[in-house]
Amino acid sequence: MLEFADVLARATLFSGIEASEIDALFICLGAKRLDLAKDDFALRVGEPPVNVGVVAEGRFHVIREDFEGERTLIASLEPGDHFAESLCCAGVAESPVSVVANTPGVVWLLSFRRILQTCPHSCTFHGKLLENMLGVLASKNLEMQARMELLSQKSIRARLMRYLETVARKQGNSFVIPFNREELADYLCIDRSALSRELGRLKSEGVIDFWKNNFKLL
Amino acid sequence: MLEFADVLARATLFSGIEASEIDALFICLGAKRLDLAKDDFALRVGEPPVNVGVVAEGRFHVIREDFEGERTLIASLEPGDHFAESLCCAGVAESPVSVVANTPGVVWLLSFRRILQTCPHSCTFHGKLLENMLGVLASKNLEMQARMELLSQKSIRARLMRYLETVARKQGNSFVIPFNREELADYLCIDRSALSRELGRLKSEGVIDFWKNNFKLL
DNA sequence: CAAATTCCGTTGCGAATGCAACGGAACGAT
DNA sequence: ATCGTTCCGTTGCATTCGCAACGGAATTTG
Repeated sequence: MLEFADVLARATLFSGIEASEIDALFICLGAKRLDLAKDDFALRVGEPPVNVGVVAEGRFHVIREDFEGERTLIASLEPGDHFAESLCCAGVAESPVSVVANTPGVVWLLSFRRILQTCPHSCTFHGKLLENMLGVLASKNLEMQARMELLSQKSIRARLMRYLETVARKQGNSFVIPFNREELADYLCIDRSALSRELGRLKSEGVIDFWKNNFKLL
Repeated sequence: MLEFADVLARATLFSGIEASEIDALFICLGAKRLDLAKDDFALRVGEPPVNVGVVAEGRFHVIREDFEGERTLIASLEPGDHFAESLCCAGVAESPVSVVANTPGVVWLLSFRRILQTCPHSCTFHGKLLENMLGVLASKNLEMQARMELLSQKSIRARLMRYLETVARKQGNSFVIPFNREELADYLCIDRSALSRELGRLKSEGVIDFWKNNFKLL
């Protein structure tokens, strides 16, 4: 069995596929293994994205080289995460981002062409992989949609309430949020102290109550 | 040939498929036609999204019913546009949005199950449809990614410059934007007058120049 | 136990921003 | 020509917000 099969089988891209089947799938797809040292590139700006990447080991950063060469961190990838799938599927000619190893690591590259092609051996995983790919893209889509509705609010209060209501809708009126204050401020794209201020106001107005990460809508 | 085949063939979901082939594709997928009057629903909140919808005629609104029943317009759909594809692909159980006819119109519903299934007649369109679906989701993905990077900027100036640089990167340092002032302000989620103010500042500082919708980075 | 670190609320202040209102220019319809 | 409409710049004002700094409580480290 493949060295990282158990890790990879837990990737959402391979959900419904057994660790023991990953091997055959990778052969079918002609997957290539990439062993990288820290600061090596798994994908460079400007390259045509022809492969979907899957992280097997290590931590990788998706970065954008800004106008004056400044680097912006867009995402941090862990084993089981993937990259470049949107770029491949959208048929982008030149990658607008780089993927660079933050630690030594291993990634597998799956040829997007071969993912699309009906498998000559008509292996069952292949259809599942396509289905998963759709699922991955669509889920990210919905997540970003929700976040955008957040960020399109102009006031801190509106952003905050929208966020809290979203969580409340899933977990009920008493819930625990997965962020500390600083992370929440980052997520809402606002200043931490301004967040604290608004939280205090909302509590004093009796709109919400909270203690640490436990919140309640009133 | 199908009544709206020419319109549908121009939909991105069917790119690479001829108008004359849409007929066969729809039969293969068991597509259902829906003739709707104004204010009729093509999809209701809470329903399980099992179909991908394609607008053939009329104008439709994607709306979210807010906490107190307030309606938020999320998108406006024209012939060739589609809806619910993200929900289907992500396997969402209950639709968080409704799609309602703003004028009398016609939509076609394509069973997501049958889109996924390998076609028993192994028709060539089927694979192309899947590929297009991936493309549609991925493109929307990248678009939202870009917009999110915009909205995560805190100052108006930063948002504006980021937007202008993005357009400039595609069209060169002199370019025409597809928005008037009010639309641009909406896109950037800022106040129109504040946008004008900042535009004026940037011009007086010699950073940019503009006349109506023609802009230039200096 | 002491010291260091993290997390979070608080506050003062200046700058940025939203809001409302106005006026002018361009355009179109009657 | 006149009126109405749309688009856009301008401005005054109140408010919000980001920023920097501080301190306390809790937790971790040595």
